Amino acid sequence: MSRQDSGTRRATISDVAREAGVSPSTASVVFSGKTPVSEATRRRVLDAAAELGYTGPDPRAASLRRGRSGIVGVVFEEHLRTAFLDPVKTLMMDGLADAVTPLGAGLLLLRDHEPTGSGPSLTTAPLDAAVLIGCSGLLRESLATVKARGVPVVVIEGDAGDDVPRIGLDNREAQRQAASHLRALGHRRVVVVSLPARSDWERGWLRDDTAVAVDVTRDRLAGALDVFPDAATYAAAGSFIDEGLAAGREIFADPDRRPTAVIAQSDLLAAGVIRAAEEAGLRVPEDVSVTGFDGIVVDGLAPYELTTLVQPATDKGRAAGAAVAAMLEGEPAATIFFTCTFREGNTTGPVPAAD
Amino acid sequence: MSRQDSGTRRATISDVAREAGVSPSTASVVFSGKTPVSEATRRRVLDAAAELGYTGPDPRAASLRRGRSGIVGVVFEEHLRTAFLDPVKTLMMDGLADAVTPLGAGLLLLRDHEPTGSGPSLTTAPLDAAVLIGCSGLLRESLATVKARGVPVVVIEGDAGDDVPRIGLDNREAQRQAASHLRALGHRRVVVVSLPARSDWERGWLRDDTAVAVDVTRDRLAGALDVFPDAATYAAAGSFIDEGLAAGREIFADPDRRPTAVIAQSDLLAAGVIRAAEEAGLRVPEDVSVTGFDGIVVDGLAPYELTTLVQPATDKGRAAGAAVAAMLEGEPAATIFFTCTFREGNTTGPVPAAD
DNA sequence: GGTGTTGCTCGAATCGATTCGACCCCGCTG
DNA sequence: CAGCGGGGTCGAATCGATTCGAGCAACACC
Repeated sequence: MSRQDSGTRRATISDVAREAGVSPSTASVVFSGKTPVSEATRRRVLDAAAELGYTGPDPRAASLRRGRSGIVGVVFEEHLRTAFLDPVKTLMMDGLADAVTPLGAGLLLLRDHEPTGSGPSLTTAPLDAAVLIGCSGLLRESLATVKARGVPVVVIEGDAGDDVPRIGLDNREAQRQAASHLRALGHRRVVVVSLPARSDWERGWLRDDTAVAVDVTRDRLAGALDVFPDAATYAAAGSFIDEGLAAGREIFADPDRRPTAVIAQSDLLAAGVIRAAEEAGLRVPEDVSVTGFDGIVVDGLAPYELTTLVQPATDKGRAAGAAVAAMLEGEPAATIFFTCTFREGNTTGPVPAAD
Repeated sequence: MSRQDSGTRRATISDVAREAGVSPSTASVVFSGKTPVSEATRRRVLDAAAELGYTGPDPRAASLRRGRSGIVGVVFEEHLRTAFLDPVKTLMMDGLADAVTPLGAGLLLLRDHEPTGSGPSLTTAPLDAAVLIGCSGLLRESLATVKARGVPVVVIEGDAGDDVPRIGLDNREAQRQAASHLRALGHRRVVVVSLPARSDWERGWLRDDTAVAVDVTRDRLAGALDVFPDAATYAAAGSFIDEGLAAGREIFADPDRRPTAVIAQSDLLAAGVIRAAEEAGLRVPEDVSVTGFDGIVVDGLAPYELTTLVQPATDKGRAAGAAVAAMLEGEPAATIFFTCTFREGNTTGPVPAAD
């Protein structure tokens, strides 16, 4: 039987080889299966391994030699907790995991900007490839790091230059579609509730459109402004119902300046805005229309059904995984843009007559 | 400036050392800072590194030598997608990430049982430690693997033997508390809707209590049976609202055999059961009482407020991280049990008089 | 019997960095 | 002036496995 030998050094493949009376190379081959081995030798090695309590090659050593660690880093620009809370990210992760597993790779969760300074960073983690999610300025910094290290990288939702494959969305187009829908319904006084404008953003009115450093925010905003050039924008501090609520309260505070429609850049924000509208005694969509973005299921929003843009989140993750796979094979990975589908719910309606 | 040299082999620390005219050891020390280095040398090395486009030591090589990879594996017993969907797991992950980051470690997502067979497993990933979440039979298998490899391991919600530190919950106690609450309200005909009994479980009535291989399920069930020894159990196939719904439909199908109370082993299941009750034309809690477990926020459940047991999910994660930290330091990590808090909502009430 | 395959097995180099003891030079002290 | 201490550098061993070409035995075929 195997002995624990907890005091002693772990057995190495050389130990096993010696015990089995073969060379280390042969022993290695028994485990990797890269070369045919006679059944007898195989047995001897396996038995020796069992005897010594050897459980297979040390991944660290193996990855050094092979130059592959089987680890794909997923870089978030925010705290992991908030990433998990975002249904879109969750779906993307899922798609990504799907696509990456067959490669024999695992997903390592990484933060863009480690607060402690001691965390595992892009520089210290043994990555085969990296997937950057989001688009803050910090991300651009990470990108430089990763590229310098020569690690293949894919960016989801963010512009990283032409040499980096990118998984994107037709944000501007899609948002314009929703805005046009509102315009067709007669709306003219519209406010946009946007995602954060910068990574360190505190919620508030956006004075200067050019201050938007986050790609998604900028693109969606551009789409809205294409249709409503004069729309004011209130930028939230994150994609949460609570943030939408806070934004909505501010927006609906002054009865004289109330918009007849609100374009929210995410479904969660939209849900919060709707809640704020209810608080303010406004009916949706009779008094105010609200559009979202993402097409996720927002629990607790019933009986409302958001008018929103449905994005293929899981597919985005899967595509990123495929891109990683390609790059790992040495093939170039293409940039892919997905398109959103406009879905009309019951949160938008004709502009109120009283307007 | 740095040159890309994309065709050439990546520069190594030896290259840098040569370029700087120092020994590899000195160059290494410049990057690790383990030993004082004169400012002049430091400059020369850094300049040489910049010149060669060297971005720091290769993590693979470093981890081989140091014996540390800075990676903590988190092993789920299910598909990642379902793990992310479970609010309790999400919270745990969050706590875990919190506790593990200061160690300079990252979280590697791993599945217990890779379907493709080629995925990264406990055997092939360079782990410093592992956290096993859940408690299926498969998990026990993984546990053996990990222990054989000599990787420190912590188990959350599952029994792994005395030599493995464990983060647990007073499941039985807590569930008994909820059951007692129902009993005090006069309920006698009670059905339990349980979490899966085994990892490959299909939903259905549980004929044999001893068939339960999952620790959490077993413990909570025991707590319920302590109070209602004759209660029937319908085991779901996962902790989802839909599963609760399916279970509820089955349970409420036959008017003659309807229970007056349902003990669900998770809040999500409870939410589904409530929905099923509504479908069946039953009012909660007037016609049927329902209890949950977890104390999470179930969106869309309003106006119901579950009578449930609130568990400190984030703390569990954090505790697991702390245990990992301790073991990495070579100190023994203690098993910790957290306790749930009973919270009475509006989904339980006196047994209906008609009974 | 000679020669060409086929099928395993072995040696030795290599992956890239870290570490530890030895060593050297310089300044300070007695 | 000799001895001592210490900051800074260097050499060489080591971490554990993989890989590839060479070597070798057995077998088959002519």
